[in-house]
Amino acid sequence: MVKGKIEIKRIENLTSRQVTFSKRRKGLFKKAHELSVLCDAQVAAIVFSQKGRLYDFASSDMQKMMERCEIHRNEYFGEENLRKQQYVQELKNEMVIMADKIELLRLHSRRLMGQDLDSCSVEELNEIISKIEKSLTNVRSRKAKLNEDKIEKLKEEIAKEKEVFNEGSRLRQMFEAQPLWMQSRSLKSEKSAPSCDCGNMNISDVETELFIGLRPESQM
Amino acid sequence: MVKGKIEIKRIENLTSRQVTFSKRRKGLFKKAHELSVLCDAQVAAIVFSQKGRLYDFASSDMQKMMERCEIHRNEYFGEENLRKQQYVQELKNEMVIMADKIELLRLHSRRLMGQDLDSCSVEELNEIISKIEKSLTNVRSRKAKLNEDKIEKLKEEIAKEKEVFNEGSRLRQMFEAQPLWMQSRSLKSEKSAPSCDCGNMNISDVETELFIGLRPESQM
DNA sequence: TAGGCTATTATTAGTCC
DNA sequence: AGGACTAATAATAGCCT
Repeated sequence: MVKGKIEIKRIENLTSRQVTFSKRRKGLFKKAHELSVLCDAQVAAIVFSQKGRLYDFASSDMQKMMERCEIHRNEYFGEENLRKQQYVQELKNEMVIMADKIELLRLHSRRLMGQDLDSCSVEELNEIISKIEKSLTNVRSRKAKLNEDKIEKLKEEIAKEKEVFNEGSRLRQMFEAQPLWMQSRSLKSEKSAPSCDCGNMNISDVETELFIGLRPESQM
Repeated sequence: MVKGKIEIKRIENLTSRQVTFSKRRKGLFKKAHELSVLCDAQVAAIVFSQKGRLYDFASSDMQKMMERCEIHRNEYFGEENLRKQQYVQELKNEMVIMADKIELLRLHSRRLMGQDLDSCSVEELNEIISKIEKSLTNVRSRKAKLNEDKIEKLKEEIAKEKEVFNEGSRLRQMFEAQPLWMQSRSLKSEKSAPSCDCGNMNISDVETELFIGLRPESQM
């Protein structure tokens, strides 16, 4: 190879490569600097050596710009994080409040159930007793109301049954009031009906059973 | 100025500056490329023109590295965000569960207080009644216990008072049993004590009042 | 590893098209 | 605006210390 002329491909000789790296890197940064000054431009050059070492150049404006970029990015993510953390904190605060509420309600329930009374004074016990008594009154009156409603319904049912029964009686009486020929004619049209053997039986002798009562599962 | 030689300072002529910018930029990128190939290094060059237009060069490795960097950063922030969002979701889920618990406890309390019974069947009412009655028994027995304790204390106090009283009587009896001269001598040692005018009064005539009772606010 | 020297090549300012 | 030409300078490969 003639002195001074080289092919642009990887230099295999380590020493040569290192020397060239150093020289050309310096040249590159010089060129970058010249460009930035001559043309009033912002120039940056970044070089990683094979070993991973970083060399860089930046015209002053570029440096400032990059710094601003970095700061901006940090601020952005910082703000974002802060906002999220505050939100999480708010959620946690709400949870603490809810947990307190649960504890309070639990205690209240337990006291109403006659538990955990050790810390109560006689006055507090009296208060609880009056609450419970009032509650008992309420529940009992509600139950009474339900039962009364049920009774009311049953009474209505009974009334209906009675009406049906009375209707039946009326029809029978009308039937008995018919002339005999009409009775026999209509009786003969039915075949082997047992009632035909006792056509003149008194209607009041017929036993009619009507069960009226509460359903087994709903005792008063 | 001699042809070919220039001073490194801002080129004032706009056209010259633009031409030089174009030429030298190309040269810079060529040098960057050569460096990256010859020395197996990663090289990047970034140039902003005065107008703000971006020109850049990156050796293939550098480009890949930068892309990987970008991807990595996105992944990182993506994962971070996902993790945080999941955490927030968990908090929200817990809050829903807590809210349900609060609602349930509230309903329970209200039922124990004899409210909101409209939706209860007679069976449920019976259950509530039995709970409340049991509770009432508990609270009353607790109250009774407290009152019994109080009575016990009072009894002890009475016993103590009696003891003090008896001690007093015993001393008086001993005093009365003394010869007169001893009495007068000891009486004279006291100045204007009213008791000296009734030294021979019967001890049983002294009225001793002891109030024993519950404090007004704690009636059974 | 770094710097100097030098022959040689590479870059480029100024110019023209 | 960009390419070509050219004289001149700048960069640098290889060698030396």
